[in-house]
Amino acid sequence: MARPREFDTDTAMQGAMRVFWMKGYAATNLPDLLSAMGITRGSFYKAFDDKESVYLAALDYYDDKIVSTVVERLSAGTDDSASACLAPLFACTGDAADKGCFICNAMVELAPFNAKVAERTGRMAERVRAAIEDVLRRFDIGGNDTHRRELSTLVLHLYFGFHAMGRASRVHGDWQARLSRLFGEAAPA
Amino acid sequence: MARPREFDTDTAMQGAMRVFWMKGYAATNLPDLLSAMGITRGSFYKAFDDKESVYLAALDYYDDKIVSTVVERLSAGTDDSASACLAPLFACTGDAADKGCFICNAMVELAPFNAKVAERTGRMAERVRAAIEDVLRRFDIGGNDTHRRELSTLVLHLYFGFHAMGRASRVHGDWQARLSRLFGEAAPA
DNA sequence: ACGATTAGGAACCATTTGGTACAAAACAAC
DNA sequence: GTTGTTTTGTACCAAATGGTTCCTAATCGT
Repeated sequence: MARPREFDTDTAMQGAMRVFWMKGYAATNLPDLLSAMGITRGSFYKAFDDKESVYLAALDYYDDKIVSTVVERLSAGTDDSASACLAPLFACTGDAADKGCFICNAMVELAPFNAKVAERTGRMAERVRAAIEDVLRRFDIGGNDTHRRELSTLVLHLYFGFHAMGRASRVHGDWQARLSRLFGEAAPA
Repeated sequence: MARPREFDTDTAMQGAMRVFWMKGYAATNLPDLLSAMGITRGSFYKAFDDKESVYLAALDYYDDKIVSTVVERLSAGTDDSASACLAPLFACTGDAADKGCFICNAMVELAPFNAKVAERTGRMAERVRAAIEDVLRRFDIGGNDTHRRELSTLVLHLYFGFHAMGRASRVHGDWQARLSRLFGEAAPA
């Protein structure tokens, strides 16, 4: 061992995730990335390979921190309706407020051209879909397993489209009322 | 008058639309764009302003050609169910097969940073939503106007999410069955 | 204390970027 | 055919890009 690293890898990765999440891969140049990570070129290329590998690591970080949190919230939801339990998917607070969904952004920008991105985003999307399916199962929505799976895919698409539009306008309308009717729940007060 | 233009503006714009639609704005460099348009630098900068203005023109071209066609098909649909009438939105043939939806792509990549892109994509999305609403009205789906508007927004988000995911994988599942159940239609044969 | 080892930062590099300048070429008017 | 006008293609440019080098400084093991 010798001189220890001055920056915190986790903090730097969080910055990388944020900037790639907001601006995308191509529009993020190295100075942008470095200042978001709080380090300089030297440290960057000592600790990481290149821009692309950090992007992939940022996707993994998103999976580990954001997707995992959402999935846990979905499976731990104690609300009395499925639409309420799915709220974490449509919450527009914190990072998601202006950045949308990193999975969706990466799918749209890079998945057709980068197999690693396609694989990661596909895997994360499946995690989210499975979590949605679990919520539907808890509330016995969708009838049989086949239909429930289809319905969970529908909600997943809804989730992506919701956040894609959110990047263009901050007007989302009443998503919970829409979901509530979709599930045939009694109208909330 | 003098030397006439050798290239066809409409053909060139179609090429520009295709390449921006597929690769996005930042990932399309000038050589890519020029070869897609079938012209060289000289002609390009004589006939157009710069890369960004051509991107905006490509969005307008998409509005004029693709969105208009879809909207017309939606309003002229003679199928016997709403889900069948909405098929043009979820057709994965031709350009849409691998490129997804240009509105969605532009919203995700540029709308947060470019007001003109945000305005155009917002306007196109509203055209599509209104056309969906019309289909729902024709089949008397959604109950009252308020709910129908919410439901049309839901289908619009579904449409965006569907094509966002389509850029990562070509597996879409049975979208019509999902819509059919969503609308409470009798199960198709 | 000191050598080994590693982080940090600035200068540097080749390539690519979007955009311009300009001369040759192709037409219309006469 | 001459002239005037506009298009086209190529050569060119400055700036920005991602990435490397290299030197200094900091910290560890002994």
